[in-house]
Amino acid sequence: MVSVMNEINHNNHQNKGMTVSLQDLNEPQYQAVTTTEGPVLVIAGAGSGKTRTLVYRVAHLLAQGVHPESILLLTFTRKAAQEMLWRAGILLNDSCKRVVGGTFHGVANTLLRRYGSYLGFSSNFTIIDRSDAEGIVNLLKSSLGLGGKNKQFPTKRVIVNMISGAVNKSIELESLIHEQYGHLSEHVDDILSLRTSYEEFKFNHGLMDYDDLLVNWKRLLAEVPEAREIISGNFKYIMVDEYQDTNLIQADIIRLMAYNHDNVMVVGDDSQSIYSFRGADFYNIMRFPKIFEETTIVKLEENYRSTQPILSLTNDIIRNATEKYTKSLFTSIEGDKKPKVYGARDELAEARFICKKITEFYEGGTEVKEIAVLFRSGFHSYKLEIELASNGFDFEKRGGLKLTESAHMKDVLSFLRVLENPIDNLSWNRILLQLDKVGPKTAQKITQAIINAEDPFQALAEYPVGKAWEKGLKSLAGLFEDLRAKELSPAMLYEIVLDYYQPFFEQIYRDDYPKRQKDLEQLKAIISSYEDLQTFIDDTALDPPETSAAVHAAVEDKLVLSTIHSAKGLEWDVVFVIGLADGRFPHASAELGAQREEERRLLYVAATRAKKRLYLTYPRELMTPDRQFRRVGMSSLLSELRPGLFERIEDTSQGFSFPTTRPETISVSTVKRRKGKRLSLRDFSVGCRVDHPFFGEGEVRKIVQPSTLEIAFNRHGVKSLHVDYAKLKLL
DNA sequence: AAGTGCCAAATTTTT
DNA sequence: TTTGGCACTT
Repeated sequence: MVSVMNEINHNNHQNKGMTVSLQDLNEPQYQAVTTTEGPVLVIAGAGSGKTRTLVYRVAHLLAQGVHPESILLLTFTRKAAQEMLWRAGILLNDSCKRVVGGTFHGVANTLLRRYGSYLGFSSNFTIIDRSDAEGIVNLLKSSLGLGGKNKQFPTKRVIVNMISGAVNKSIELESLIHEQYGHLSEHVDDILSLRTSYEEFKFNHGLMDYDDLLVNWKRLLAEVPEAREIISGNFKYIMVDEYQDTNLIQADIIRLMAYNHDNVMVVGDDSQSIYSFRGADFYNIMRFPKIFEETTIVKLEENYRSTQPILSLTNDIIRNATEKYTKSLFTSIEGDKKPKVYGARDELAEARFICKKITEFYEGGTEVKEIAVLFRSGFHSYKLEIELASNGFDFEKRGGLKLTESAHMKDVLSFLRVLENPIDNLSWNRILLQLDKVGPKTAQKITQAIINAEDPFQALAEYPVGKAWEKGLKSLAGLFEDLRAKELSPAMLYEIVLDYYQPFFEQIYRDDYPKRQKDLEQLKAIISSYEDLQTFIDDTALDPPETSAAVHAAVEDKLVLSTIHSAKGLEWDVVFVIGLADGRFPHASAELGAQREEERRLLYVAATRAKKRLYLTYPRELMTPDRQFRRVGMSSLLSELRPGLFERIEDTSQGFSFPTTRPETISVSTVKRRKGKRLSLRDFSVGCRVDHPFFGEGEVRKIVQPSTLEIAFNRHGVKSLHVDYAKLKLL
């Protein structure tokens, strides 16, 4: 079973101790939770100790003599599972260590490896992530003659979103397209056939995506009575944290897992449902009492986290929700500091404000790890990151790219993946493309030969070589001979792979391979703790290790920068929510209806992370992707709030002369460009004539700081061009 | 067929 | 900052 137990002891330092004793079980609000028989639904607000009720329930069950291995704790993220069981460990000493816990996907993986043969598939599947899925779709797009010049056709990312969305919401892809992607209706047939090819591709190559894990888990329970008996018989008590984040399939799975005992306890808060893009549906909470008759509903309304002024504001955020089923939270925590709202002139001013405040808090005695900066999207913090770094602040960024999503990591993992699953087309392709003189065409041909052969590795060794790449293919075949020669530990295998890969690595990433080398070494450390290669591969797919910088940071007292999604379930003394500007938050394509409601809940989640102090900030001017500046207003989510609930801070960073000379961040690429006879903005003036290699002659109409020119071309109209990129000549 | 260099466009959130 | 497409060279 997914064993998070082993990791718990190593992670102690990360947790702030929750000191509880068994006597706490007698607190009235937990009585119902711990002593009720049958299904229990706990609806509770932010900071009310939801997870704690789960731990208490486990404690109670164990005290009653329930066998720990018959308790299954399902949580959303692996981190949450670790934290929960660690807490249980404090309460229960060692007996909890045999409680089974993990994520839905992790448990699905284990069960499918063990019982997948009931459904008629091999247990040798490889789990693919989003970018793999996008890769497959891209491949199929061109082979089906879609996309390309047809700019109207949706991108691979949109297609993967659609396919996955249809699965998660349990509706037909076709109706989903009409409902949510109306403008793509004319492509319905193409998209459907693309989906069919995608399913075939995965099936033929032993690949399974995240959705498949859940779908097949459900099928196993629903369609194979024998498997259902065994599996649900094993787990007599099922508990789910963050229930508002489950989708319909997961709700069905829970129903089936408990089909003969109904011992289910779920905990959730409908106001914190922020994963609907992945099919999560907070109606699951409302439906729960209907699915499980005789459900006991427990509401927890006391907040143990935040001060009253913060709570008043967060209550007001959710007050405006069009649909809510909630409770009004109260607290007895003292505090009189109202949340602050700050409108900065631009992103730089916003970043400087944050730096200044952090310094103040630090000097006032707040630990840096008790401060967090939260934002809607990963890239919203770029400016702040630069500013923090130049002021000498250390920080840890959460969310964004995972270690195993980087190209060099995928490269090395591919070798290990084909060892376990020799028909993994994607990985073979990746490996072969590294060879000199082998491109997409050749790689695809060789891959086909390999995966259709009886003995794939022999087929590789015997493949009729072309002169140009004979040497490369032979040495590759030699590598696999070494890898398969005898039983080797994952760590040994990895050593051999690295040895082979190193020269390719230095060639492919010659610009920055020293930086990437650290990642390869980090993986070495991780892999050496595994005895079994398959487990290692599964774990890296389901729970990618963090980048070396983040691992390093976790040990130290560091400021946290995080997307709101990754901050869920955590809390800090001081929280800054940045980028609360129109078009950013709510996200530009989510300004209406249900999507906007989700953005509101997202802000609610962000604001409720704060224990003592809360700052909400926004820039009045943003740089758009094409390097233009655009004035923006305060987020509509903020302007809806009752003014008395927060204080405004005036922008004091104003007041210097025009024209502004901004401190410029000089990247390697700009330095390179400067070396040439590249012109800079001050070489131009309004009205001067220029020549562009493609657009021809034109006249400068406007100069937009820091580096954009608006030029009216004789034949191509008005264009905005970046002075560093456009090859302009002065006439 | 494969590799290289250049330009312009895009950039949600995650198991 | 990264990526995809295109035109050009090997």
